[in-house]
Amino acid sequence: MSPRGQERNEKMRAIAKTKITKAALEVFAEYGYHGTTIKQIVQSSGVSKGLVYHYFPSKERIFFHLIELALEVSKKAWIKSLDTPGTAWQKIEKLSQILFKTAFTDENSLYFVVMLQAITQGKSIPGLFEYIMMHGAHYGLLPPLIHKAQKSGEARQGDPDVLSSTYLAVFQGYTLLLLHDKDLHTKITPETFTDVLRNRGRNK
Amino acid sequence: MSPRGQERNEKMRAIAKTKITKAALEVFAEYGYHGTTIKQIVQSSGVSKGLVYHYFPSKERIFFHLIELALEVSKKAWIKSLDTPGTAWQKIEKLSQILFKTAFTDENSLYFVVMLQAITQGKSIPGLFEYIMMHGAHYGLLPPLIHKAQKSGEARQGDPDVLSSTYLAVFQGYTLLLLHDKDLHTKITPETFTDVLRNRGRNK
DNA sequence: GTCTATACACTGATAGAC
DNA sequence: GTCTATCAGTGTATAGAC
Repeated sequence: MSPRGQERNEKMRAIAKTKITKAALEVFAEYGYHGTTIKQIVQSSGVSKGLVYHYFPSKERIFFHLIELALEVSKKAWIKSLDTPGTAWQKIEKLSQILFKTAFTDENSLYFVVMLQAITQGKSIPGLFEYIMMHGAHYGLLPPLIHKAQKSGEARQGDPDVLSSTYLAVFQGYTLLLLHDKDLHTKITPETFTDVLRNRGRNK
Repeated sequence: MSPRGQERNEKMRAIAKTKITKAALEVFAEYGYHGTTIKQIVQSSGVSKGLVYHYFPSKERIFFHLIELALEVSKKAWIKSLDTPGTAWQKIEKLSQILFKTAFTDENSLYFVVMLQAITQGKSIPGLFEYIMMHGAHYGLLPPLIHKAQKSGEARQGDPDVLSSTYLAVFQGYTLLLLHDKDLHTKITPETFTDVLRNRGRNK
């Protein structure tokens, strides 16, 4: 009944969809949502326009798909760090290491750039902001961790929510700087992030 | 010869151009360069399409004009801080205060958002990045200041260039966070920025 | 012959420009 | 207000596996 082997068929689908997704990631990361045209994705992926619309119903859904993947990559990094055995402070150190590696040196780094694009242009894409808020809940895991590390004296004093925001600000700020300084990652280390939260005072 | 008093004429020009610039600032800050249409600027400013093109040759030049103003606002804040009498550390503290006030509470805060838009979408606007690099030289004033404050023991140890980047990253990162958390500025203070550079260790 | 991945010319809408 | 280019999205045809 099936005209082609179902297995082979699935493989073809996966390959084509991956091609499109990969090309879209590169183009969206560079030009932003509105700055990207379907034509660019078509040319960058090497497939036809018809095929793009065969796999995705609209430009908007392609972007949403990338944001979905980006949130997965981010979430995975966070969960992996927090699953590390050890103290709260060790988990924070692990988080810095994994975020540094994933966002600045990995093949996945473009996902973090696309997230930046979503944050700065999200207002003109209906539902995007709500989507990110819903699926980005893992950011909320940091404040309690900071609170714990404060009690053990390893984290510096201050409102854990503010410190968490500052930590995220440094991370996102560096992702921004990376856009125009491609070897920034050779100048900084995971410690650059961790240091923001570290208790360097005398009351250890 | 002049059908209208020249003075009155100049005034009209200034008013119209200000109207357009102000509206453009708001729309570009919210939707980004590509996400903004001339129609939006026209409707937001209340002037006619023709008038917009009377004062600006293209959408691109409107954006460049805003970036020009944004760099001026930023430069003014930096120069004002560094002209403060006092030690290097006191100048850094002043810089944090002025940046906080200007970027988070001022009417000028939108200029910092537009700069973010320029950074994330600049690759698709020819010449923009070079323009920012040329006119944003005042950022280079921070590392020597940090170096001085390290010698007096007030700034923490570390490569001044990296510390300067981290300072800018925190600042830009918070500008990003502000996009979706309108009363973020009530939770943080200028100290949040200064703290990144402060020597909190025992070897004062 | 049937099914599905793929191609591409086309359309209507809307953008920037003047 | 009008013009023209280009955008997102579609309708239809083809190629090839079974």
